[in-house]
Amino acid sequence: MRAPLPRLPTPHPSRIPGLIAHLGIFSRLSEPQVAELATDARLSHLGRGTPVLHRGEPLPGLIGIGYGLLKLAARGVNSEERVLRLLGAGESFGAASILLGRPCPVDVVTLSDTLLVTVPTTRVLKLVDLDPKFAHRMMLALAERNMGLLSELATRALQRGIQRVACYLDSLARPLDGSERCMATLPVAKAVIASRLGMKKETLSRLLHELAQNGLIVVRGPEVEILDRARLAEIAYRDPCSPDRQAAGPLVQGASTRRPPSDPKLQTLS
Amino acid sequence: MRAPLPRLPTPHPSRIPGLIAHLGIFSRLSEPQVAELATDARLSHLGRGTPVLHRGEPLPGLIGIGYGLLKLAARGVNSEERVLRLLGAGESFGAASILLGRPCPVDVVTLSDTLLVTVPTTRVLKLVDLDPKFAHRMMLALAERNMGLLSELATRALQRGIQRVACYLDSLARPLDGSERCMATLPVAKAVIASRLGMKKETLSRLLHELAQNGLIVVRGPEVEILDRARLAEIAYRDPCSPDRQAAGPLVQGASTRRPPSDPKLQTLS
DNA sequence: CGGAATGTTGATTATATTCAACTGTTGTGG
DNA sequence: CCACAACAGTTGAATATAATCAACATTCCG
Repeated sequence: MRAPLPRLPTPHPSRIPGLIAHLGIFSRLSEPQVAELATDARLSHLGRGTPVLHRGEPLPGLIGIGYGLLKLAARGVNSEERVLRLLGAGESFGAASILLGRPCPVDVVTLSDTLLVTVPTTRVLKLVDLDPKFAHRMMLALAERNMGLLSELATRALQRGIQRVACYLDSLARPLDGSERCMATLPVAKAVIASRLGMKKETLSRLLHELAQNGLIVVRGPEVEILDRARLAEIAYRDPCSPDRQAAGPLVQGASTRRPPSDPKLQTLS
Repeated sequence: MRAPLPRLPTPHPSRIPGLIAHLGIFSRLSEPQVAELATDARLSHLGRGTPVLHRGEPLPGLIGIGYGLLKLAARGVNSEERVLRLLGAGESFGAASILLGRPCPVDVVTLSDTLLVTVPTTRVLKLVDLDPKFAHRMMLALAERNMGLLSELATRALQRGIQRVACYLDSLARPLDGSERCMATLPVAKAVIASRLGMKKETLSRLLHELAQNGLIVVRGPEVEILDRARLAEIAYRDPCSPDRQAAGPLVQGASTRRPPSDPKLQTLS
């Protein structure tokens, strides 16, 4: 936390409809529908590290991101926190809570300069009631999050730290001009990513080091060069109990050859 | 797994509408609506330990439980599995998957003699399209599961094993005539409960023993007598890093006094 | 430059898993 | 009814995995 909490100048409100229309959850709405959502909507331009909501507070509405980054985190009784989700531009949160009239279940904090749009609860509920197509899309969005949360739980339960790291890097990989190599840029501080992956920053540091020592990646600050994506994916999806293929160092031990039936990849910023 | 997979005699199909109407998700439907859902629906009476679906298989429809118990579990590449959810009579699963047209994301197995009703996907989708009220309830049900999954993730991330055990016992506690004491009956085998709580059966055994040694509970097979519910809840919700209140043995170490802001209790059979 | 935030590294400790042996329970068939 | 096999649960020792604590290095910014 930081002391002064700078509330930055807010952009021109006339941009609200455009921002709303670019949120995934409000895409495909008609222009008048967007306009109606926009009548009440508020913009907030927040500096990095600003708390947006605390757990237990009432949600003013559905909150979308124009630009910037948010983290949603659960907090223990003292101060330990676990990042549950990272959100970027075009994404939103709070749908489930406002539909049920529940308070915010997580702490929400900006991770960079961020522009938020808040569409008041009543407008969203009205839209759900009046537009069956919107209600349907909302239902599908909730179902999608459901599947995502489920796979998150499964990932946590079944994968070791190093597998989650490998998985995450694989999900960030962008092809580089050179055929084999890829790049991955860590979108936020390593401590945040560590928390998102269910570990401490020290552990993440060690695991990245271990991957580097084995020639899979090269770490330069937030830029990670992926030298051997195939082998990285193999680690990510390997059965940690299967026998060694080649004694290749201290890198876990197993090396099964098949991918798992489903796709437990961590999503970028999800 | 067991070899013969007895497919037990199925009850009279005339009971299908009654069973459907008793499922939470289909409550409040009109009689003709239930009748229409029932036209295609199939009953299956399965013996204990019968696999219902494997991960990746297509879902025939929404599956509800007339009586019995199901476990939904994620499976690693080899054979290690983690129980994600336990379902009892009146509950159902598969809603999110069939809405999105996705295959079953988990392994489903009966834990006792169980009667299942399968309502075909097309009937459910049709109902969603034709009855806005049902669509709305479905949306709320998905939102509710969302919150549940989120709190599950938070629980896993922030609570120690012994806290999850204490929490679970607290959630099972039924008042006993004697004022202070309560009873909790473990609904399924300890190994299954352990997996549901994110640990191995050996660990659960040791943690129960530890609670017993400290005079909080008495374990007699699946029956757990809760001697001091207040202290149990204190363990469940305590900050594991706060200083000791009284050096009371090997039971974690902390003893903060307040409950957490929200309610991270594990639900019975959820 | 100085200072805060961020990241790394080593030593130690906490928590839970694994493996193995053993006990108790339950249901079944002789 | 008993013997037996399959299952369920317990316990101990060794091990794996990650957290914690502390010191230090690096980067980012004003």
